[in-house]
Amino acid sequence: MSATAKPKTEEDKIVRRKLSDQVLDRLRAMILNRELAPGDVMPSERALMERFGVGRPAVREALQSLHNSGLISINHGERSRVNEVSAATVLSQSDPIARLVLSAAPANLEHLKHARQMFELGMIRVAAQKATAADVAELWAIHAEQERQLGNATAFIEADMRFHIRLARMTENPIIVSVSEAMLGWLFEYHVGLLHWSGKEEVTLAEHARMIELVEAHDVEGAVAMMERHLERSAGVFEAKA
Amino acid sequence: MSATAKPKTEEDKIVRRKLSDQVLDRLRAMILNRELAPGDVMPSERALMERFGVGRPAVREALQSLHNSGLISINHGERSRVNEVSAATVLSQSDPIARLVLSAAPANLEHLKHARQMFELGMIRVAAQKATAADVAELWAIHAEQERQLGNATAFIEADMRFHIRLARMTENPIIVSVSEAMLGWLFEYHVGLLHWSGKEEVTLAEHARMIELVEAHDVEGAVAMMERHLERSAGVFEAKA
DNA sequence: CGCTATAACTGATCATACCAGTTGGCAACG
DNA sequence: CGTTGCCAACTGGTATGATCAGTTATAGCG
Repeated sequence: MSATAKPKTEEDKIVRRKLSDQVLDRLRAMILNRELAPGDVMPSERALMERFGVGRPAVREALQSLHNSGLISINHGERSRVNEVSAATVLSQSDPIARLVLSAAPANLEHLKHARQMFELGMIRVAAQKATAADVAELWAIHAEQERQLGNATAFIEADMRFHIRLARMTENPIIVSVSEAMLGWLFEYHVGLLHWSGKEEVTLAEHARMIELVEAHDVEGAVAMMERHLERSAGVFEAKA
Repeated sequence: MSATAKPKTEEDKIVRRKLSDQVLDRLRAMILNRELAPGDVMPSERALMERFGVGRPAVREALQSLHNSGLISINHGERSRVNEVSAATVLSQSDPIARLVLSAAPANLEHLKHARQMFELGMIRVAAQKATAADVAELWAIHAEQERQLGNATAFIEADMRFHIRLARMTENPIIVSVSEAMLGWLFEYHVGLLHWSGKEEVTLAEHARMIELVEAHDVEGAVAMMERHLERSAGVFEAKA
């Protein structure tokens, strides 16, 4: 075997980067440097093509990549606009692939439930510490709304999700809020059968009510324990679709 | 005003989906249905173009989108291959945007540190419950390795990361492992200054050692408390780059 | 002065050609 | 006969140019 190709040591390999990737880097740098401010428009494809001295496909691929990274919005006819990015952007971008992963490997659904359990436990701890009167009032409002939806299964679950998201918001941490929303959204997919939920709505409501009381009293350990029981009990609710 | 354009009600809007998006959906469905199994090759661009009756750009954009979603690998000259996806795929895909978000808004770094703190607290709880002799042995090995790197700051921190990732692995939950790896990787970016770490290495090592002992004894509450102190103390280590 | 139709943008798609890698087979050479 | 090296036929990457389809702004008409 001669030493021509496939050098084990990855040293001398010439960069060989795709043109569109270089364009992408330049554009990303421009966005990061605020040269292209969020909310304003980008140069047209034809302008960029001339500016960088590359063909239109290269520019186009780079813009398309930025688009499905969520960094810019592209609308037919208008100029593209730069978006402002946040934690929510990152998660919403990975949403379709996440769904695919969950669909492909049912075991991952169990892992996600487990991870969410851990996450929610940490969350309620912070929430119980930081709870304000306004927080508690809104929690009660959501609770009342959920009670009203006792007949409508979908609306009931949606109110349930709002309850947990409102708890997340009490951490005053947008990353935690976004992660919470994303996880609930993914789990909701496997939720629609509702087979395992029916009949336990009153228990859920009672547990939520108790949790609000504990949070209001800043009883951190009590709230954590309550949440742990709540999640443990409702673990069976999320099941793989038939 | 005639009823021609801009119907406030979003009902009659014709789908007007981009061609490449439809191609993308078809391909994604084919992957999900295992019609295209992970590990094997995809039809060539020209074949797909003829199969779907669209131009090459449409096919190309779809493939490109799948590529930077991490679902397929594209190499110049060879046929594209389908990847197997996992939780790690999802996170590695959102990595560059996550870095950009962190760079753009320093406040998010604080939020990430906070979220990680919560996450790690939940993790150590599960780890302390599930700890096996082999787990503990490996933790000690990593600890020894970290001790050897006392002079080399970068290697020291890398060993530190390995320690925490090994703890994550004890949950036997790949999602948790991947999230842990991703978070540490992001924080590591703001770590390289090392200004605030120097001089505290021994404390870190002592805390790690104590944590291993607690985990080995399955002292859940003790391990959680130890981790809380550990993270609280080292919170200042991650600072915005100068 | 206000409305409307058109011109001039924009991105979306296509067709075609050519460049640049990889692969595999075939032929010439040892 | 085996090996080597070259070349043809794939593959994806890029460029060009044209055309379609939306949006926007402007100029002209009522």
